[in-house]
Amino acid sequence: MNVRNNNLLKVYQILLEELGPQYWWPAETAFEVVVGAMLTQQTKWSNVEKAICDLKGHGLLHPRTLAEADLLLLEELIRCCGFYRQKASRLKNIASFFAENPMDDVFSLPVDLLREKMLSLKGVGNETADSIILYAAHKPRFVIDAYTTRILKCMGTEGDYMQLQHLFESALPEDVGLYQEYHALIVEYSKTFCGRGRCSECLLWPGPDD
DNA sequence: CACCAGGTTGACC
DNA sequence: GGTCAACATGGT
Repeated sequence: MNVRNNNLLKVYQILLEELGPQYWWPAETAFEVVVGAMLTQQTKWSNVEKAICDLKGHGLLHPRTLAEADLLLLEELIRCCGFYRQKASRLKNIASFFAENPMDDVFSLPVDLLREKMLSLKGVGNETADSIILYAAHKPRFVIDAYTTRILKCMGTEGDYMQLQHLFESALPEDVGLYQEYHALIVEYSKTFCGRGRCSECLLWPGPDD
Protein backbone atom coordinates (compact mmCIF):
# COMPACT_ATOMS: atom_id res chain seq x y z
CA MET A 1 0.00 0.00 0.00
CA ASN A 2 1.37 3.35 -1.01
CA VAL A 3 0.77 6.71 0.54
CA ARG A 4 0.74 9.47 -2.00
CA ASN A 5 -0.35 12.48 -0.01
CA ASN A 6 2.38 13.05 2.55
CA ASN A 7 0.10 11.95 5.30
CA LEU A 8 2.71 11.50 7.98
CA LEU A 9 0.34 10.02 10.49
CA LYS A 10 -0.72 7.37 8.01
CA VAL A 11 2.92 6.59 7.25
CA TYR A 12 3.46 6.07 10.96
CA GLN A 13 0.54 3.68 11.18
CA ILE A 14 1.85 1.67 8.25
CA LEU A 15 5.35 1.42 9.69
CA LEU A 16 4.03 0.42 13.08
CA GLU A 17 1.84 -2.24 11.54
CA GLU A 18 4.65 -3.61 9.39
CA LEU A 19 7.50 -3.53 11.90
CA GLY A 20 5.81 -3.46 15.29
CA PRO A 21 6.84 -1.20 18.19
CA GLN A 22 10.60 -0.64 18.61
CA TYR A 23 10.65 0.50 22.25
CA TRP A 24 13.48 3.00 21.80
CA TRP A 25 15.79 4.23 23.35
CA PRO A 26 17.61 1.13 24.63
CA ALA A 27 19.25 2.40 27.85
CA GLU A 28 19.01 1.87 31.59
CA THR A 29 19.32 5.50 32.61
CA ALA A 30 18.80 8.97 31.20
CA PHE A 31 22.52 9.66 31.34
CA GLU A 32 23.14 6.53 29.32
CA VAL A 33 20.86 7.99 26.66
CA VAL A 34 22.93 11.17 26.63
CA VAL A 35 26.18 9.24 26.25
CA GLY A 36 24.69 6.97 23.59
CA ALA A 37 23.34 9.94 21.65
CA MET A 38 26.84 11.41 21.50
CA LEU A 39 28.56 8.16 20.61
CA THR A 40 26.13 7.16 17.88
CA GLN A 41 26.87 10.21 15.81
CA GLN A 42 27.88 8.89 12.39
CA THR A 43 28.36 5.49 14.00
CA LYS A 44 26.64 2.12 13.98
CA TRP A 45 24.67 1.36 17.09
CA SER A 46 26.35 -2.04 17.54
CA ASN A 47 29.65 -0.22 18.09
CA VAL A 48 28.01 2.13 20.55
CA GLU A 49 26.63 -0.82 22.51
CA LYS A 50 30.11 -2.17 23.01
CA ALA A 51 31.42 1.18 24.20
CA ILE A 52 28.46 1.68 26.52
CA CYS A 53 29.04 -1.76 27.95
CA ASP A 54 32.74 -1.05 28.57
CA LEU A 55 31.98 2.34 30.10
CA LYS A 56 29.47 0.68 32.38
CA GLY A 57 32.05 -1.92 33.35
CA HIS A 58 34.39 0.89 34.40
CA GLY A 59 31.65 2.63 36.36
CA LEU A 60 31.75 5.63 34.05
CA LEU A 61 28.10 5.96 33.12
CA HIS A 62 27.51 8.69 35.70
CA PRO A 63 28.10 12.42 35.32
CA ARG A 64 30.64 12.70 38.16
CA THR A 65 32.71 9.65 37.37
CA LEU A 66 32.75 10.34 33.65
CA ALA A 67 33.65 13.98 34.21
CA GLU A 68 36.63 12.90 36.28
CA ALA A 69 37.65 9.92 34.13
CA ASP A 70 41.11 9.76 32.62
CA LEU A 71 40.93 11.14 29.10
CA LEU A 72 43.18 8.50 27.57
CA LEU A 73 41.23 5.69 29.21
CA LEU A 74 38.01 7.21 27.93
CA GLU A 75 39.42 7.45 24.42
CA GLU A 76 40.41 3.82 24.61
CA LEU A 77 36.95 2.72 25.76
CA ILE A 78 35.11 4.54 22.99
CA ARG A 79 37.61 4.07 20.18
CA CYS A 80 35.28 1.61 18.44
CA CYS A 81 32.81 4.45 17.89
CA GLY A 82 35.11 6.52 15.70
CA PHE A 83 35.97 10.22 16.11
CA TYR A 84 37.06 9.00 19.49
CA ARG A 85 39.31 11.91 20.49
CA GLN A 86 36.63 14.50 19.77
CA LYS A 87 33.94 12.40 21.37
CA ALA A 88 36.00 11.69 24.48
CA SER A 89 36.66 15.30 25.34
CA ARG A 90 33.15 16.35 24.43
CA LEU A 91 31.69 13.58 26.55
CA LYS A 92 33.75 14.70 29.53
CA ASN A 93 32.51 18.22 29.02
CA ILE A 94 28.89 17.13 28.83
CA ALA A 95 29.38 14.96 31.91
CA SER A 96 30.78 17.98 33.77
CA PHE A 97 27.72 19.96 32.83
CA PHE A 98 25.38 17.35 34.27
CA ALA A 99 27.60 16.92 37.31
CA GLU A 100 27.10 20.61 38.08
CA ASN A 101 23.52 20.77 36.86
CA PRO A 102 21.57 17.69 37.99
CA MET A 103 19.59 16.06 35.19
CA ASP A 104 16.32 16.29 37.07
CA ASP A 105 16.72 20.06 37.27
CA VAL A 106 17.87 20.53 33.69
CA PHE A 107 15.17 18.28 32.30
CA SER A 108 12.54 20.22 34.24
CA LEU A 109 13.25 23.36 32.28
CA PRO A 110 10.80 24.49 29.60
CA VAL A 111 11.60 22.44 26.52
CA ASP A 112 12.81 25.37 24.42
CA LEU A 113 15.23 26.44 27.14
CA LEU A 114 16.34 22.84 27.63
CA ARG A 115 17.04 22.63 23.91
CA GLU A 116 19.15 25.78 24.02
CA LYS A 117 21.12 24.42 26.96
CA MET A 118 21.83 21.19 25.12
CA LEU A 119 22.81 22.99 21.92
CA SER A 120 25.25 25.14 23.85
CA LEU A 121 27.28 22.03 24.66
CA LYS A 122 30.05 21.31 22.19
CA GLY A 123 29.28 18.21 20.18
CA VAL A 124 25.53 18.52 20.64
CA GLY A 125 23.77 19.62 17.48
CA ASN A 126 20.11 19.51 16.50
CA GLU A 127 19.70 15.77 16.29
CA THR A 128 21.62 14.94 19.45
CA ALA A 129 19.80 17.65 21.38
CA ASP A 130 16.43 16.35 20.25
CA SER A 131 17.40 12.75 20.97
CA ILE A 132 18.28 13.78 24.51
CA ILE A 133 15.07 15.75 24.86
CA LEU A 134 12.87 13.00 23.46
CA TYR A 135 14.47 9.87 24.89
CA ALA A 136 16.15 11.11 28.09
CA ALA A 137 13.95 14.02 29.17
CA HIS A 138 10.79 12.52 27.64
CA LYS A 139 9.61 15.76 26.12
CA PRO A 140 8.07 16.15 22.67
CA ARG A 141 10.65 17.05 20.04
CA PHE A 142 10.67 15.12 16.78
CA VAL A 143 14.13 13.83 15.89
CA ILE A 144 15.24 14.37 12.30
CA ASP A 145 18.13 12.25 11.09
CA ALA A 146 19.69 11.38 7.73
CA TYR A 147 17.18 8.57 7.20
CA THR A 148 14.24 10.86 7.83
CA THR A 149 15.63 13.47 5.48
CA ARG A 150 16.16 10.83 2.80
CA ILE A 151 12.68 9.38 3.16
CA LEU A 152 11.03 12.77 2.94
CA LYS A 153 13.09 13.57 -0.13
CA CYS A 154 11.82 10.34 -1.71
CA MET A 155 8.33 11.59 -0.95
CA GLY A 156 9.08 14.89 -2.63
CA THR A 157 9.66 17.08 0.42
CA GLU A 158 12.92 18.87 1.20
CA GLY A 159 13.99 21.36 3.85
CA ASP A 160 16.49 22.04 6.59
CA TYR A 161 16.39 20.38 10.00
CA MET A 162 14.00 22.81 11.67
CA GLN A 163 11.66 22.87 8.70
CA LEU A 164 11.36 19.10 8.60
CA GLN A 165 10.92 18.93 12.35
CA HIS A 166 8.12 21.47 12.14
CA LEU A 167 6.53 19.43 9.37
CA PHE A 168 6.33 16.35 11.58
CA GLU A 169 5.36 18.19 14.74
CA SER A 170 2.52 20.05 13.05
CA ALA A 171 1.23 16.91 11.33
CA LEU A 172 1.23 14.72 14.44
CA PRO A 173 -0.43 14.85 17.84
CA GLU A 174 2.05 16.12 20.42
CA ASP A 175 2.79 12.77 22.01
CA VAL A 176 6.18 11.73 23.39
CA GLY A 177 5.53 8.02 22.90
CA LEU A 178 4.45 8.58 19.32
CA TYR A 179 7.52 10.68 18.52
CA GLN A 180 9.78 8.09 20.10
CA GLU A 181 8.26 5.20 18.19
CA TYR A 182 8.03 7.04 14.89
CA HIS A 183 11.68 8.05 14.79
CA ALA A 184 12.72 4.52 15.74
CA LEU A 185 10.49 3.05 13.05
CA ILE A 186 11.97 5.34 10.41
CA VAL A 187 15.48 4.24 11.33
CA GLU A 188 14.64 0.55 11.42
CA TYR A 189 12.64 0.75 8.24
CA SER A 190 15.42 2.59 6.42
CA LYS A 191 18.12 0.21 7.56
CA THR A 192 16.06 -2.75 6.36
CA PHE A 193 14.55 -1.53 3.11
CA CYS A 194 16.40 1.52 1.83
CA GLY A 195 19.81 1.64 0.25
CA ARG A 196 21.38 5.00 -0.27
CA GLY A 197 19.17 6.88 -2.67
CA ARG A 198 16.96 3.97 -3.67
CA CYS A 199 14.51 1.67 -2.00
CA SER A 200 13.90 -1.94 -2.92
CA GLU A 201 10.54 -2.84 -1.45
CA CYS A 202 9.10 0.51 -0.67
CA LEU A 203 5.89 0.51 1.29
CA LEU A 204 5.57 4.22 1.60
CA TRP A 205 5.64 6.01 -1.71
CA PRO A 206 5.22 5.30 -5.40
CA GLY A 207 8.15 3.76 -7.25
CA PRO A 208 9.41 4.99 -10.63
CA ASP A 209 6.74 3.02 -12.47
CA ASP A 210 3.87 4.25 -10.41
C1' DC B 1 38.92 -1.78 -1.99
C1' DA B 2 35.03 1.64 -1.69
C1' DC B 3 31.41 3.03 0.90
C1' DC B 4 28.64 3.97 4.85
C1' DA B 5 27.15 4.49 9.83
C1' DG B 6 20.74 6.96 14.30
C1' DG B 7 26.39 14.22 13.05
C1' DT B 8 28.85 18.43 14.50
C1' DT B 9 32.06 21.96 13.99
C1' DG B 10 34.84 25.69 12.21
C1' DA B 11 36.89 27.61 8.11
C1' DC B 12 36.16 29.78 3.96
C1' DC B 13 33.76 31.97 0.41
C1' DG C 1 24.17 32.84 4.94
C1' DG C 2 25.41 28.49 2.49
C1' DT C 3 29.03 24.88 1.44
C1' DC C 4 32.67 21.68 2.82
C1' DA C 5 36.51 19.13 4.69
C1' DA C 6 37.83 17.16 9.08
C1' DC C 7 36.95 14.08 12.56
C1' DA C 8 38.21 7.85 12.73
C1' DT C 9 36.82 3.07 13.49
C1' DG C 10 34.51 -1.16 12.02
C1' DG C 11 31.49 -3.84 9.03
C1' DT C 12 29.86 -5.30 4.22
